[in-house]
Amino acid sequence: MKIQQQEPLSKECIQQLRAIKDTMELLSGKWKIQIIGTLLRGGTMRFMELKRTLNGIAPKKLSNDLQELELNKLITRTVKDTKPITVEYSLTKHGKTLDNLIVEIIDWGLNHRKEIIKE
Amino acid sequence: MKIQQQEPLSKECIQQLRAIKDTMELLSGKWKIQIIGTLLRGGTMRFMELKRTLNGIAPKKLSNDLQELELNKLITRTVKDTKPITVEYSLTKHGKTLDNLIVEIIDWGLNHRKEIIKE
DNA sequence: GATACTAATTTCCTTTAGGAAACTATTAAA
DNA sequence: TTTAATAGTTTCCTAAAGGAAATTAGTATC
Repeated sequence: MKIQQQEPLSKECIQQLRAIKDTMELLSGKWKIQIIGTLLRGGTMRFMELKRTLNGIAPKKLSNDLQELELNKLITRTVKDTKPITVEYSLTKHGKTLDNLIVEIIDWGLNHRKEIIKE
Repeated sequence: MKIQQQEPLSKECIQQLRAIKDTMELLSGKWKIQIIGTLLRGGTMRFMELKRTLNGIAPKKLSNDLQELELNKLITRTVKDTKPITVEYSLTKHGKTLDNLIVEIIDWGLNHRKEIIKE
């Protein structure tokens, strides 16, 4: 019987798997990419503006996702001294670097749909 | 008071949101990208080879994910008439088109980690 | 004084993802 | 005949994601 050796993964490979995990944890879920995409297109936006544009999101979810994106330095949150108070969200420079990736995700998805439907 | 009008999303925008959803549903989860990445690097592989390489995956999960990837025409499944039977999995031409996207996901993740750690 | 706007938070609930362990069925080697 | 390999399936369980509705709290308009 041939004993199957499990050769340990290279350091580089482990780093790459971690990079995939990092990216996917940030982008997974129903709303995160939509929030980023909306801010990419709309620039600076308020909480209620985002809520209206992201048709159907629950305020709890929007609040949670925004906090998580802020923690990861993808967006900034600014409280304005207006009455009633308004809070402005916009992408950081780092957040804007997701643009290319999102475009690739869209392109692949469009092509995939053609591929699945055709035969 | 200003009534906020909810202008309906353009047809193009709806298509793009659907494309994001399509791609992310395929790639989300703990194992799918790892399975695709493994097959990109390893070429044709058997069930147990995949299971051993994807250190820690439960056979149920591997089986389920492979079925889903096959349904979406990203991989092919071939039963070999050996004793005991072996089943070979490999990426389709369409499945291989995920290469660029995965590379982008890795690159962004590597850069993101630098960005978060630095300050 | 009642209602509505701002931006959330809290509570409760359902659905989905995924892991652990046992089991099926066939074949071959010790 | 016991053990181990092939490729799964089945059952049971926990944790996480996410939705619905109510609540908070300050301000402003009717």
